[in-house]
Amino acid sequence: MSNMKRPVTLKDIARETGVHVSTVSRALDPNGRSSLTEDVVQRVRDTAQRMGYRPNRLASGLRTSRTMTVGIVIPDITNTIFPPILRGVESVLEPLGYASIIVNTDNMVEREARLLDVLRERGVDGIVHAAVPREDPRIDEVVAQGTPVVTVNRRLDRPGIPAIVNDEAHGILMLMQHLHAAGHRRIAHIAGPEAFSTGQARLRAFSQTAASLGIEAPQTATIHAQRFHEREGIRCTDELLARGWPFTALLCANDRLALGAIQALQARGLDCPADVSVTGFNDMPFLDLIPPGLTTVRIAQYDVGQAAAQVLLRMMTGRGHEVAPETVLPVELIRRGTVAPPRG
Amino acid sequence: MSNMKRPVTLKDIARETGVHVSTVSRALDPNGRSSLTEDVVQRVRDTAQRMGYRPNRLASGLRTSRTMTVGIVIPDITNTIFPPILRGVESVLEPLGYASIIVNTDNMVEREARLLDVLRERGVDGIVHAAVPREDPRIDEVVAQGTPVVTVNRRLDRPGIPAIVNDEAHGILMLMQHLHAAGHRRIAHIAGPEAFSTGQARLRAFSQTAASLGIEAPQTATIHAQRFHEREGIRCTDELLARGWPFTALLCANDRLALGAIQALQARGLDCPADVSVTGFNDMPFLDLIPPGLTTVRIAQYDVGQAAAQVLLRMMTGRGHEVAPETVLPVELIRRGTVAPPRG
DNA sequence: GACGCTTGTGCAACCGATTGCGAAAAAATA
DNA sequence: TATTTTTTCGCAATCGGTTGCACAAGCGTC
Repeated sequence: MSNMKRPVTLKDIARETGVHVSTVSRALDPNGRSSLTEDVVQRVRDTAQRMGYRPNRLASGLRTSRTMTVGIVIPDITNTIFPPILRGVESVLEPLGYASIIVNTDNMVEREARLLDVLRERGVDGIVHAAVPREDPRIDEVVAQGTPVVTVNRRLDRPGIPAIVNDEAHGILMLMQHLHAAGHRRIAHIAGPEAFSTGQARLRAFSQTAASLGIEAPQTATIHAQRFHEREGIRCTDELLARGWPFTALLCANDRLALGAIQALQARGLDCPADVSVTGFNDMPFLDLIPPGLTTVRIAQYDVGQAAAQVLLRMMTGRGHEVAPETVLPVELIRRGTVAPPRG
Repeated sequence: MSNMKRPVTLKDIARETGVHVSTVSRALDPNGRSSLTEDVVQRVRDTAQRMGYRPNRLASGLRTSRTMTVGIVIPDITNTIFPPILRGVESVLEPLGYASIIVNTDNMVEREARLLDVLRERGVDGIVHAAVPREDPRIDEVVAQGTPVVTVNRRLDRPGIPAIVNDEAHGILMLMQHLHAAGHRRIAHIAGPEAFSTGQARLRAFSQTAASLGIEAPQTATIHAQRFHEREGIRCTDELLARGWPFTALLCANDRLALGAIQALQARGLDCPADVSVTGFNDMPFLDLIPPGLTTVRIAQYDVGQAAAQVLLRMMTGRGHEVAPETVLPVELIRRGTVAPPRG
């Protein structure tokens, strides 16, 4: 406890090898950008290795303003769709020496603002933002500071920030076609929060697809959830049932709303799928084990993370001009047990 | 893109208020440890506020070697028991200004070693280690460096590093009593990896409890999983069945092994719980939704994280003498559908 | 009014690594 | 061998805060 081994610095290596600290710095530069005698380089590298040298990222970051850390902003890590995204991001960034600081906004704007400051203080080289609302003035400040930002899953309304998103429209289209093919003509929709692009995009896709399929979708057929949460799924389902519009299928903006919806139906003695078919979105982990098996749309969580990291990497290394303003990843329809032909 | 707004520094505030940069630093020190005119302090704080000053953690960390960041080492963030632990840690550390760097070891020793270096380079003030193997020489190096470490869920064999663990023995005891009360006398055990304290502790508790209940538990009744994973649960169950020892219940070292076990049983046409009762450990999220409902032991994931953070906090602020060498958190038996009386 | 003491602020070194610049040494050329 | 050119490496400033020390002003006291 008392005698802690001080970490070895460039100065230590310089003293050991008898060269100047700046020479050591250059010899250890992996980019080998300077002209040093091969002999000196070897000697320095050897002793660095032998002494167990590890660069002080704080110091180098302070000098170069490149900290080799990225910030990852997510709504809530306990939401199971985010861990795979994180692993996707790390799979490309970690091998390159980046570490990541992860923060949870809980979808609260004040928290998001504060956490962005936290990341700024740490001098992150870039930010992967998986919790961005459609309007977010704070993002501009961050970008104006010179910190690249890429949004994941969600996107801003206005252009300017690269986004990696899923093909919401196609996912909803496939779900609706699937329901339509099963015979459903009166489909209700629990839409996600209006503040997020996912909620909005899926709602719009719902309306458009309904129109193109020639299905009636009156005002009372859709209701907005305040959050992507089971409890909201329950509340919205209760509300929909109370409205009295006789729907035979319920398209939910995501899996958690759908799980809540099924629960609410059961509580009323309605069976899914016998009485009402239900669909979700995301295909979160373990969903396949929960009966009767939610029919949903699978998003490529890991791939989304990877794509985001690759885009961010380009932006961080000055190749920002190469990045597409929007990357749309394909989705897949997963048919399980919650969709069946309507009664009668 | 071209004209980025440079972040405001102490120097800027100094220029603005007409005092020296060191005075600004002191005025902004929340501990108010210096004797400054109230007037100056106010003026400095006001302009700092007005200019949107945010301290550069790299710079202050470099000087003081306190970075206000902690490292969190976990096996795999996609394992659903870890996110709640993380939130628990953050719930106490984040309000105090700490940020956390999370790394995944995938239970690989080389990765763990490398990732500990990553954290060291970043100068983390402390480490919450939720992926520690029973023997880990690397930990000593970290501690010798002056970085406090607390282990979570798992612990080292030798003492010296504070650990926050669950009451494995009591959990296993409750499960065994529950099975015994249901009439089971031949109970098999899929033990966790020997390299981790959880696997070992649960196995030992299994043996001891079996003895105290007067239940036979021959060698062939237990098998070791290589990893805490569904696939291993399947493999081990197949192996146990192949051995021919006629068990009526299967105590699994954790939920994932149990999930695999149930799957393996079903594949053989055996019903759980009619033919074989199965139990897990951890009570991971969403487990309650998966039929027939795994009977398991709930660990206080969030609380474990909080406790770890509180202990680490004491160690980081020089009150390390106040911390208990081991904190054992209570567990709870969760009875669901996978336990029933044996056939006949 | 001179002396000592307290109080408030500035000065400058420092943390560890990076990098432009210049000087010394080595190599090339005359 | 003298001179020019190139290569190799050291010097010192810098990034943004922090902090021990010194100095100056303010105050009280005899």
